[in-house]
Amino acid sequence: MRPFKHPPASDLILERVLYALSDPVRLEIVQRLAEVSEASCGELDGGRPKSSMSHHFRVLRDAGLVMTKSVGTTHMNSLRRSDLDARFPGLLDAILAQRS
Amino acid sequence: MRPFKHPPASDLILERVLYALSDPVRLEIVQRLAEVSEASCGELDGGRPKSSMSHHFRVLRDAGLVMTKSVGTTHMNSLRRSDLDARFPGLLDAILAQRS
DNA sequence: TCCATAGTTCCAATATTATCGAACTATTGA
DNA sequence: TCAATAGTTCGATAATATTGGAACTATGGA
Repeated sequence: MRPFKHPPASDLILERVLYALSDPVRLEIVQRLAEVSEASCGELDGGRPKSSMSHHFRVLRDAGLVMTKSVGTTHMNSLRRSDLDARFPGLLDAILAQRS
Repeated sequence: MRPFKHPPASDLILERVLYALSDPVRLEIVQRLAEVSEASCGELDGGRPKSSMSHHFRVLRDAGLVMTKSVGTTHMNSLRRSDLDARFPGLLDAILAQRS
């Protein structure tokens, strides 16, 4: 599988980031990734169809929130925390402080 | 004109707030309101049709970001900064720190 | 080589949103 | 009371998003 395209930190757009996080499914993915620091797609679906999850991961990747790399037959996702903290200081902290 | 419905601070929903801010027009409104602290709708349209602006103000109000009160024939809008800071500490600061 | 697993891509259906003109409402001032 | 101003509401249209099934791709293991 060809590697995914991840925008460089300097290209991150605030509106895009906020939009990506405005969906409950995606926000939960990000919250989980903040805890475990790395997880496969399968570990993060809530019994949801794979195609739906694939869509959400793509939105998160395109917004620059999540980094995905191939590891064997799975895709490992991680939060681009340092990039985000550098570009939008305090944003992720404020969002993750939210207890759902 | 009947007063607007504003959600209490305790009812604010993170996803809703993020969604409201993910639109460029609305984000700009919020950024401007952070500077001037109070402004009428007309002062904040960028030559955009009134009906469009009215829509955006409603989204901002419903999300709990903006407070609107009638003053004579105009509607004065202000950022619900203290409510937002109490509910989502640091969020608004992080977003407003962004220079567009 | 064959099969299972993990995700992606494609597609169509449904739903949500943005935009803006037109009609409407409320308030002020003449 | 009438006109002007400030916004809202309504309605239609176009754009964009979400969802999920089906087919496809890539990798690892038997």
